Amino acid sequence: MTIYDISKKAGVSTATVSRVLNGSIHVSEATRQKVMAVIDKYGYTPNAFARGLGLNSMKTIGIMCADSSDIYLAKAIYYLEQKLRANCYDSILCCTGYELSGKKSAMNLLITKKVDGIILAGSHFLYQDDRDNQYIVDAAKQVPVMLMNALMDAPNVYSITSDDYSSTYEATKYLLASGISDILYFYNAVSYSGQRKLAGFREAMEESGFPLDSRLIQYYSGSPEDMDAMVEHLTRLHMKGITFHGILASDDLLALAAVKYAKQTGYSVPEDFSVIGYNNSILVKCCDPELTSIDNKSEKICQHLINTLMGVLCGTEMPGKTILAGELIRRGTTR
Amino acid sequence: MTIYDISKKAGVSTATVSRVLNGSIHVSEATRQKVMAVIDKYGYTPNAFARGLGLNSMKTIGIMCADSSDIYLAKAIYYLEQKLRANCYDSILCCTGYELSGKKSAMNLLITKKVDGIILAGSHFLYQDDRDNQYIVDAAKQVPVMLMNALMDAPNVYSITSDDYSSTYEATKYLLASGISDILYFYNAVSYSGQRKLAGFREAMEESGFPLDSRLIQYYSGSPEDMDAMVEHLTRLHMKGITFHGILASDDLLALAAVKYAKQTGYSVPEDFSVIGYNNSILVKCCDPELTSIDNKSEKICQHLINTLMGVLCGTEMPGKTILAGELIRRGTTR
DNA sequence: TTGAAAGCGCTAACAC
DNA sequence: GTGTTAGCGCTTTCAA
Repeated sequence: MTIYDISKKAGVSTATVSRVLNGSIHVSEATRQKVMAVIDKYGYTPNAFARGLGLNSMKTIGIMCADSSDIYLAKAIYYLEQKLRANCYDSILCCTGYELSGKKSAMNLLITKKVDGIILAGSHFLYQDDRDNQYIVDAAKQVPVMLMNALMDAPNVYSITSDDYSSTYEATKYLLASGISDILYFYNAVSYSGQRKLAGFREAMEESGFPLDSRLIQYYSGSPEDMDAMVEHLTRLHMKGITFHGILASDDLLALAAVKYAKQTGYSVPEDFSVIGYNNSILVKCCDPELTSIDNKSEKICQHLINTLMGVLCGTEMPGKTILAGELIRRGTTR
Repeated sequence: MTIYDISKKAGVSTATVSRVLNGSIHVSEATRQKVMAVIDKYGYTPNAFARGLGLNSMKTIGIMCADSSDIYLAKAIYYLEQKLRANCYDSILCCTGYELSGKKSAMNLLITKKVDGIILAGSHFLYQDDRDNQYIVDAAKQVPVMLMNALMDAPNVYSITSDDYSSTYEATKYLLASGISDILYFYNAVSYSGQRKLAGFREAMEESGFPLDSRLIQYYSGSPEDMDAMVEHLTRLHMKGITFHGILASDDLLALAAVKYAKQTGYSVPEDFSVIGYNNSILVKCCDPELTSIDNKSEKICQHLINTLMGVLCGTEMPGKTILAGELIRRGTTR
């Protein structure tokens, strides 16, 4: 069933059918009715490829993420998809993995598929070395590229991010104010936002006059699903005689591991030991006591991102950088 | 830059360029090199719409899920996407929500977009009333439809599911064998697999000669993210004087709530109270003690599903139903 | 308000 | 092994 069939059955030209299909004003009500009747009768739907060929767009946005099963990214993807659909856009999802090569090839693939824009969900897409970010700059020459939780300066690249620096800064100050000064920073990502978080911690510590002990900045390099390994990482530090009575973690799962460690070691939480997580994910409820965590306003970020993207696609001038404040949500693991 | 430009610059016909592009054998090595040189020089990539128009396929599979941020579905989507990509297929993701209308419109949208197949991830897509499943039957007239964790009889519909019935049956037997007979079944979904799980529980109880107490089959209807409400649901039962010393939950989050309830009520787990979850998700590690859970072999299901789909797309005859066994993973919440 | 017809960029059947 | 050309189904200008 094509537009030709419909036009024949309705006794009009294909142009008229096309006009009806696209809600053009320049069709008499009578013919519109006539055409619609035929369309409904045969359940005709236009061929998206043919339409795409002419319009050079299929109203589709590519979403890239390293791993869609990451609890935080999964939520973000959900929000993005919902809000895109509300704007009559589809999304093609690409899980790229954490390697640069996978990201490059996914990017090429999306451009080949003629998506109208690309969203990079998560800060893993930005590298220290500018040359490694060239793939983003190149892609932006073809379609707008949206960075979620990262910040970059390039034409046609738009960044929307949470203010991770200030969030960890505030959280650290909060721990310090509660009387804990031997705070361990526990992280597992050296991504852009990972660096900002760490910088916020460092600044708060230094500003408060506490000498930074490099042994209290711990990078966990194991699998993000292996909680036992995380706990063991901390236990090993304890064995070595490194002491700390608070942990600021770069995500909630690490924080859960921290709580587990504290309990195993004989501390009671939050009386002798405080823990703060990051993301304010569902995991905060899976902790006993419930986890204090930094809410980075994921949904708000996604909303801004989509609004910006829609603006760009309409040709409106849009801000290249948007930074939103996070919020510390206090629960049972801090006093 | 089109195939015409390339053909002109390379001094060959568009057909030859097309052949090179598609790796046809019928091109001399010399011309292949010549054409490739031009393609590389100008960084040309073929227009996917035009290709799709001719071939009537863009090598894309639609994935529908109610909520991609569901911890279990997120994992499944990740597996599906990876395995599709390995087979040179893209995926369009549609989060439909839990309403039938959302599912129908997503389905129509995917068909309009000419996907080559549709995957329904999760058992929420199947309804009790056959008329409500007509949208699946209709879609299957156009493209193969794959059901993940559901079972349905219809032409061009392929079901791949875990044997939920046997899994809960075995888990119940296991609890009974450990000396607990006042077992509460705690669930939150009346989906197809939800019913199978419940049926397995029922059968095991009846077979063992324990009268089924309907008060020990509890449906939680609140938000899947509101753990407090889940705990409260159980606490209320306890207040009413309904006693139980074991809980079999239809997913891990409910099971976590069950553990929380047990602790709050003064039971020690697993000495006086046992809990078994479902999905063997990352949440099992977030529990103290770690959660015994049924592993429904999500990755295996996804692998089978994609294999079946690829077979169907190649025109191979494929089994309409595949049922895979689950496995009870014993951890700290059972003795 | 409507119709005729020229693209859009690619593939594949057919001819050489 | 290579070229010619007719579609694929839709949109959109230009005429009427």
